[in-house]
Amino acid sequence: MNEMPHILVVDDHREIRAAVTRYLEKNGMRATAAQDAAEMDAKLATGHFDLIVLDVMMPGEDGLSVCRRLSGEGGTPILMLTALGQDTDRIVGLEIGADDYLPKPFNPRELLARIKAILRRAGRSEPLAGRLAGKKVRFAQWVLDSDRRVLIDGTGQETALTGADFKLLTVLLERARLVLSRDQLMDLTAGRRAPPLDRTIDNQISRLRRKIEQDPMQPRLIVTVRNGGYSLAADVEVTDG
Amino acid sequence: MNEMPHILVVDDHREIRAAVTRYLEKNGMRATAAQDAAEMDAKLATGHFDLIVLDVMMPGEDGLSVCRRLSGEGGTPILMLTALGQDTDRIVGLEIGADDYLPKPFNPRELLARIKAILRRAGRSEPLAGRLAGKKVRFAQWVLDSDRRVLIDGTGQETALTGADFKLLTVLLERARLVLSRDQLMDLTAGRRAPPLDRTIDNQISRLRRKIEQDPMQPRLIVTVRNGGYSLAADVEVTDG
DNA sequence: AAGCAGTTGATACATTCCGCGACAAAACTC
DNA sequence: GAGTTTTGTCGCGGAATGTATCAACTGCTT
Repeated sequence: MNEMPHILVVDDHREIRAAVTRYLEKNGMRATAAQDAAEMDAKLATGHFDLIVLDVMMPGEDGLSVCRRLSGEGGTPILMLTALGQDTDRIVGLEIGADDYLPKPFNPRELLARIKAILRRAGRSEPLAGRLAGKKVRFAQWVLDSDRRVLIDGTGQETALTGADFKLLTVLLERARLVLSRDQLMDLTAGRRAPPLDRTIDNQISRLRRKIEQDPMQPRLIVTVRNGGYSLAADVEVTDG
Repeated sequence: MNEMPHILVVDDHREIRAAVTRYLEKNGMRATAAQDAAEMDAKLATGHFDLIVLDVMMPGEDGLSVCRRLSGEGGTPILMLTALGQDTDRIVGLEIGADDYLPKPFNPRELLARIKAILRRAGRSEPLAGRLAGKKVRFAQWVLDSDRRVLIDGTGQETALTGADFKLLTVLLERARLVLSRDQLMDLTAGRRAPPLDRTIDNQISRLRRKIEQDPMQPRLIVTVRNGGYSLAADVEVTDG
């Protein structure tokens, strides 16, 4: 993780908000606070967050409702804060789509550990403006200049990428060696769900291969996993501009 | 996930093992039990698991140690079971690489919810070649380039492998000289259970032999163990790209 | 507006892969 | 050596994948 993760803390108690944000910031993270669901929505609309720390008990729309709403969108991971002993709440929370919960009162060190655990597992929540923005990415014989959206080979020769090429390649690079299904790729590149029998991703892969593979007939960088999807088979190294 | 997730339950108490596996199986999962670290290793070597439920307190190698060891390989997610009130243990566990913990005694329904949460988070994104990813593997007269999924012999001649060839060979190489049953191979290569009388693995072995054996009529590399399965009979040496 | 170039998604077709069933061959039992 | 079980492998066909081609769309230029 080259960037500081950005955490949104939603709680109606001023002291808790302040304490938590301060603690997170002391420990290498960005933290932003919101005092209720409405303020949370406003912050979410205008920025990117890697995780939401969400109090269950709040005036207005409560935590469970928020959780249900957000997890439907499949977006940001959620860590719920529950009142002590509310066994039901926390189980329901997990079933609804929270990624974890922590009973209040909690140990700040434990909160931090849990946040890190979720971020480590989630690994994936950044829209590509994040990790690779403005960076050069070296993989196989190529260097991707993600500012200019251009590929450069060893001899300095440049290959132009279209928007879709670039997005797909970026998604693959950020998840090198993982097998990504067509659905996941569709979701990550276009933000939409693929109808059954859709061949859009195959097409896009084919086009990308034509540009980056030495021999597109025998792809070595983007390998096909039958019944699985595609996978980028190379080590990637991210360097600053 | 078109398949039931497979959970490995590691605990030294017979009743807990039995209760947990039974509960998981009632709720749409496959579950396998191990009573200590050694048995766990054996199961891990011969089967595929989506998650490990791991007791901290065990005779022999303890949970924390196991956790540290496994999470280094970046492999299977871990849910740790801790004794009540062992605040330190659980925090350390999370920091070491467990994905979650649950204090004993626990509510089975909560265990299930947590397992589901982890599986959902982890998704099905798996590395294609496990710990051989990006490595070159030398065995007998061959070198397997696991990035390109190609076999190279002493003269530089290349032999292409299909997805199934490659997966099967990788599984065998990672467990050289172990005898693997057809069921285990099916599980490890395809992640599914073989119906009785299924000959899929035999076919796959046959196809692979045609590619890697000097004389496919008298196989030396992949030997048949009657009533047992198959075994790779060669020393393997893994080197970096 | 109209024309144009470039990009993207859809459709159609060719190709490859691999699961399955069938039968042959081999190994083992008695 | 006959019968039984286990393994080897052939060929088929459904399904998954690769990609050529075309249509729709976008953004520019004139």
